[in-house]
Amino acid sequence: MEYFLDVVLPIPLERLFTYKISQEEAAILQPGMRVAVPFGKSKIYTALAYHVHSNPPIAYEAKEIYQVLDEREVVTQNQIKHWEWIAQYYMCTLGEVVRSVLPSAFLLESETLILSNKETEINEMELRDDEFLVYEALQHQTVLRIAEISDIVDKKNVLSLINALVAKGVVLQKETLYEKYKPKLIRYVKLAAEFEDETKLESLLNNFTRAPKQSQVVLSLFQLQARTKKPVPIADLEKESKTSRAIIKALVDKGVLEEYRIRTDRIQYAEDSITFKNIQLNEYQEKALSKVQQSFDQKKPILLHGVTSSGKTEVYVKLIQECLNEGKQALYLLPEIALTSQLINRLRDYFGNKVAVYHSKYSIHERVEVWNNVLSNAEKAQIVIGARSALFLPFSSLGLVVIDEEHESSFKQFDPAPRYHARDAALVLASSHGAHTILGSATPSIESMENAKKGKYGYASIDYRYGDVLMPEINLVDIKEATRKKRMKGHFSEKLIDAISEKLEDGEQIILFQNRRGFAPVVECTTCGHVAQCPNCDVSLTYHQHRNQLRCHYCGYHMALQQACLACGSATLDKKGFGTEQIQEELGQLFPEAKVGRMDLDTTRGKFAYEKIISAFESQEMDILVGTQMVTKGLDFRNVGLVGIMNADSMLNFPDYRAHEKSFQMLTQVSGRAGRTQKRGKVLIQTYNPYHQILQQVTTNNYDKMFEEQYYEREQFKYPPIVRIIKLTLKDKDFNKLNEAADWMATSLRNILNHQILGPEYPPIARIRRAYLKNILIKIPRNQSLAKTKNSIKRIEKSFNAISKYKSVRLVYNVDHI
DNA sequence: AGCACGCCGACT
DNA sequence: GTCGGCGTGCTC
Repeated sequence: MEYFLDVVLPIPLERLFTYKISQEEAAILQPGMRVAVPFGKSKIYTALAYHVHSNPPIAYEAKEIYQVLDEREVVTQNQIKHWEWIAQYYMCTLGEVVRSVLPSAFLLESETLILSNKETEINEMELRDDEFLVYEALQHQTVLRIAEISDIVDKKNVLSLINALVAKGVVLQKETLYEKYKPKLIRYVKLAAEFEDETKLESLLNNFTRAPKQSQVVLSLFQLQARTKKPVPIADLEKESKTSRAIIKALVDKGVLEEYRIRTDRIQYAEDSITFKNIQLNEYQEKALSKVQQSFDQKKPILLHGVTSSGKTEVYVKLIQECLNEGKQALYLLPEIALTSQLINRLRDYFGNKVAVYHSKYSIHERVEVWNNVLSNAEKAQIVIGARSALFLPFSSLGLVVIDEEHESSFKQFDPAPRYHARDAALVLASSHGAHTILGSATPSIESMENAKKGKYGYASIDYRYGDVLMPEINLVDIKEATRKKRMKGHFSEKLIDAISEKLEDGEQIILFQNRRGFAPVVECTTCGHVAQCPNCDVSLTYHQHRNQLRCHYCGYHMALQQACLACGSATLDKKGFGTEQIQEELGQLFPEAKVGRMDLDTTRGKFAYEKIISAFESQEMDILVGTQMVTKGLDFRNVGLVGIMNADSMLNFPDYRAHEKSFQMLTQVSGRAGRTQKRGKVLIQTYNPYHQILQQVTTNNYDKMFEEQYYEREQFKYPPIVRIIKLTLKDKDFNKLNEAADWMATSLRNILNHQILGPEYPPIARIRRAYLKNILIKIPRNQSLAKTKNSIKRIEKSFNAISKYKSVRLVYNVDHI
């Protein structure tokens, strides 16, 4: 009997691929294990075993797999089901899901190595110059990697060169798989067994008279062993004995010491912090908690609507405790993990080492370790706190999912497929595990609130801040008026300046919020009005002071700032607009004594950059923190007396149906940073339009009114949650071809679907990375089948692809596009 | 996604 | 005349 294996390859292809396997392999292979398979001409890929069977493929001869990579599954059946749901719902392939959710260290790839061919006689005269260079290099080195050959001949494309060398018999090619994940090993030493004998030890110590350093090392080793009763790492011994590695190595070489290695976890926490604090809820939290539990009893998700600083986290902690008591795993999802070290520390206070963290700033090795810990249901991964990708971990018995700040749009993945919404995908995941779900926010999304109002979710609210702290006092500053009366200094109104001085005098801290990084800090020529444009995208280049560069936010293109205008040559360049950098600079002039920090994408690049800024602000090394959206998110600073919003209008006027909802959320969230202790905090919002209804709703903290108005508007104009939206983006380098293709597509959709189709329309940025873009929006009424619509769209895509001139046009689907 | 095959412009 | 650009098709 022949055996075959269907596998998922981590590439954007719809179908599974079938390989031949031996009977032994068939016996051990389980779905969810990884296998290495040859694919295409020469490459070896990592694929996920999906199904073992005995039906030979009809149309082709199956290749044999290269190797089984795992002894047991690394992906559970439950995960595969969930991923299939994601692929189906978000209109991408299972391979794309696998590619983006498996830690990249799990996806081995082969590398082509070039060896010299000893079999053939080489006539050096027959080699061309670059061929000779490679030939010569192989006389000294046994193997060369493709990149090394690239370096040697100084060309980027060396494939044809290698093929020529292979044809001439000069070199051989070999594919090697390499394991990307390497366990971290710590080197330890112990005394060689031979010296456990007292007399031998004595004679050894006596022989050290001429080697005082070595003697010191051995004595230090005894001391360390006596003190810790644990294996002694070489690093510790080196420190304790105040000697060098060389001395220890000499002893190892002599056979006095023995070196050994132990595998360790990369992620370790100080063990002594486990206090398992017990938690006391106030009456409002208690009330909310009992509502949550009622909802859980009815197997319904619950929306917890608690004002900023109301103590939602304590409620979560209670629920997590209950979940752990039942022996189940808990998942705590956050929109952006990197800025939540504060929360992680708080959870560690309650749960100690049971808390694992998973997010994109972790290295690939660390991610594999968390993955394996979750897979084995290890003690140290009972609670996983993470960004959206954490919901793809191999949970075996999930009991609770917490989705904190559920309104955050960063839960929706934008660019590479799968373009999933982590909140919605988490709800599906939870229900497949029979787990409870709690969604928390101070400003719930319209969708979730609608679900709560319709009874699909339970609803609980906390309307008072923890510790009876007052809600901040929010005031609007009319900067149109202030500008007219010349009461502005740069971007600061007099009122804001006064408030800042007052708080500085009181020794309180200030947060200034400037929406959108690099809000048009363009460099404009004052003579001819020329603004430098990105050569690849339809945007102006923005100016970045710290590197004195002009940069494109879409493709990463950058150039040094020119001294003279590129169009007319005059030197009258003016830096316009204002981003966080400029606010920081103006503050320097207005308040020369104040220490000002900045938090935005540029200042938070490195792994610990956030933590540094946050802890510097926390320990009051800074007086004023200027930041973008990041400062709105869940930071809990005790001493902030004032929050200033530099300009609320750029958000409100954003051309998007969610602009008002988002503005309300952002302003409410950032206001919530003010006054988290007894003193009432103050918030100043600078705006050209103080009568805007959203600003009124923010100042009066009137969520209900905001919801009502926004919901009404969505009903009027047919936007989510009244309808579902699929955004279809077409991309092509040829402008005319794109337009024609987009029209064809829109017409077909209109003819076949019974739904409202908008567009095609150019997006605000109509060209990115040299490709022109056009969007078509498909609105699907709630009561109609999404699956059927998707099938129809897929059929239309098939006919589209059959038109040869549209072959180069790329289609991107974005389901539930935000 | 990669990678090979195949057809047209700028250079040794 | 070739080298190498990327459009097109295929991968078990």
